[in-house]
Amino acid sequence: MHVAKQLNKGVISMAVVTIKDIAKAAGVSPSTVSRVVSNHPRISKETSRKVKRIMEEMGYHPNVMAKSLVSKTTQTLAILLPRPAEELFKDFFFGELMRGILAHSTRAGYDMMLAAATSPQDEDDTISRLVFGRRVDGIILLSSRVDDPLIERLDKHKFPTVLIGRSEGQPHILSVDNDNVKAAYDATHHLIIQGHERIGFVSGLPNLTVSLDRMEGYRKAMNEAGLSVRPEWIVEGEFLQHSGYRAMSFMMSLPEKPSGLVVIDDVVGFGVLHGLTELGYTVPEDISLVSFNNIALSELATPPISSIDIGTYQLGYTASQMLIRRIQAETIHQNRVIIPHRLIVRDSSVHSISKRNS
Amino acid sequence: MHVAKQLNKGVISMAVVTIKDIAKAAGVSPSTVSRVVSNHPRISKETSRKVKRIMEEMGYHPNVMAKSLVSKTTQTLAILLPRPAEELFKDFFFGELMRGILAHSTRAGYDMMLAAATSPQDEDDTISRLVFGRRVDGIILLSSRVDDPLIERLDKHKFPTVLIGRSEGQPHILSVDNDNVKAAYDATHHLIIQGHERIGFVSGLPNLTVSLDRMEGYRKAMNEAGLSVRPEWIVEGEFLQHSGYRAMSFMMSLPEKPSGLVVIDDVVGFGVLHGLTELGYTVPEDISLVSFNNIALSELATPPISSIDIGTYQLGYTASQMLIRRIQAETIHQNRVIIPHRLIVRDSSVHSISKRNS
DNA sequence: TCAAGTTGTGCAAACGTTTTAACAAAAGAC
DNA sequence: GTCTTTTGTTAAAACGTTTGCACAACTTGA
Repeated sequence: MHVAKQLNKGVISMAVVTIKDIAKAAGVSPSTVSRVVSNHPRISKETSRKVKRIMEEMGYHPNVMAKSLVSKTTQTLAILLPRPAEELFKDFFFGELMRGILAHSTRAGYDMMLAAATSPQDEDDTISRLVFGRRVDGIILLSSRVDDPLIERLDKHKFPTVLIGRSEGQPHILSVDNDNVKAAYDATHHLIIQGHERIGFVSGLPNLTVSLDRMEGYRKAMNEAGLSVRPEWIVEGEFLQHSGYRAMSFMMSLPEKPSGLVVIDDVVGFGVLHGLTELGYTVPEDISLVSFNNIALSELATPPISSIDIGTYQLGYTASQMLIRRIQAETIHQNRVIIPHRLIVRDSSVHSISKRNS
Repeated sequence: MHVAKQLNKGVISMAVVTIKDIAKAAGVSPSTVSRVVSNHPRISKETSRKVKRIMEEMGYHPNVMAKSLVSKTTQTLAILLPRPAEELFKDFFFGELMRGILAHSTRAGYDMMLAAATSPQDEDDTISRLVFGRRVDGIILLSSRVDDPLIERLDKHKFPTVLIGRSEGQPHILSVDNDNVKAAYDATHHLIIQGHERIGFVSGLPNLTVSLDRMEGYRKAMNEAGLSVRPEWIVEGEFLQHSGYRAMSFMMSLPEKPSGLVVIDDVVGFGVLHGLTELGYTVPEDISLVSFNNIALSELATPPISSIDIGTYQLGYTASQMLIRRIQAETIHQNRVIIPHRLIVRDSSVHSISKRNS
């Protein structure tokens, strides 16, 4: 006969029911209980029923930590926002991305951790804790810093990682992205087709690949059309309304002003719109405008903002898919997945559409 | 002499350095290494230095799961968005709230888990896993459903929980909230002072306490001013632009229309604005508008939307503070903390301000 | 010089699981 | 009726930490 060596009781905090308690109550061994929990095939129907009933009665819940310790898997992912990304919280973009990520990961049975680093030191600590401390099984990296040291580090350790964006250095890392060059090309081309020749670009921070790519697409379209790109028509800033506003204060004080603008993000676009209106310009009559991301409010701007829809939800959903496939060692078809974009034309870039039914 | 019983090597996956490896390499016991890691006072300077050097050399990272298992603490919190809250992702509000929560929790050394339940079953599973599976130390509940069964459940098990919002049933649970009655009162009163007598209310879903509270404040202000509240001037919907738009389609088809509107959320406010504009009304000349939450884009609407700033960031920051205090068993001064609000008056509710410098 | 601290370290149990190897019992195969 | 296979179960080791207890080696204080 088997006698328990320790008694779990007497502790102050609520007595927690463990697998051993169930085993004892059911008159079976802990291994059997464990097998019942994990639906092992070699457990008799009868035992299974009995054990399950007792688990129900006694309110058993498996301890995730103990399980993780032995199984070396946590069923948890992390979204890591590197330092300069905090501003993303301020963007609708982020919420939509999260929706996509969570939709898939929840379905696949993974929990999600959210880590926002505020300093490089912080970033290191976070990585140490989450990755090397074996707290998560994989990471979704929300960064498109040109040469992110994090990417290299994670890649070197073969830690399952998916990048949302693009890395200059590590081309073989898993990533989901848009074809931002083409997207910006399309946006610019759209303005060119409308007859614009003086087109400016309100960009994001220059150390983000998304800024570089969109810039490249803008340049490409301009060059192909034989239009000149004036350095003073290119302004860099953050992904905040203020950047757009400031960009206009500057650009509209130039002797020669652009008549069309490609703007890196809708929120910035709102700022641009605000700046222009305040300076007495009308959109699209004086200045036409196309921006990126197609956040929910773009269509409610005055005038509604033309925007490149980058499939934000899909971006997140796909990132989660790739990561979990990678973790479960399924074959991955492509290292890099490109989510298609499409231009949503609204009043901010089109003269001809009659302005509302006023 | 002490001989290792098992050899960690030979595994396919990268050899992970454990406390035992360090111990062996440093010629001390695992307990000593553990104490070095946790800065135990009774460790000699010399040993500490030596062990630390070796940890550095061998690339040691403590296994969080093992640590949690014995310490019964995970240094992790979870934000739980109950089912109908997914739409919150679509609101700037959520990002700002997250910023506040993360700012504090990161500083306090806690990781954050994000769980969005999509079905009631899902909700149960999530709770089981995170709470009863001892995966997190505390929960921030983002719900103001009138009688949330979750709250009761968590409360019954004495699990550290902070509610952002208010619960009808459990008045003694920890919570952070605004004085939404007063906030709505202020918003309504502001319109009344402007001379409005026919004031409508575009509300949120009626099972959310935030909707109820703001409704109450609206009613109170109306009653106090001796103004009548017409049932058809009250419309309920979700926290989405569409709701605002639809509300206007309906309200503006009434024989007697309101001249002022209190709107539950800025995003809805955008929809309201859009609807009104499309129907040929001007704001604030025909209809005045005040809404809630003061998201970043409110001031960039046309016209800029008057809004009640509810201190969203503070709301999150405070929630994290209270929760961590609760977990660490520090004394909690108040069960319920009210974050002050303030009305930001913009053009959408004020005739007299000259419209821009056009 | 001796009793009484103090300091630094090690042993071993514990945390709550999973899983390998072993084996008894039952079922098939002939 | 024996031999082989299948089925259901268990014991025990392992996962990587923390921590109470024990104890040896120093300090102190008289």
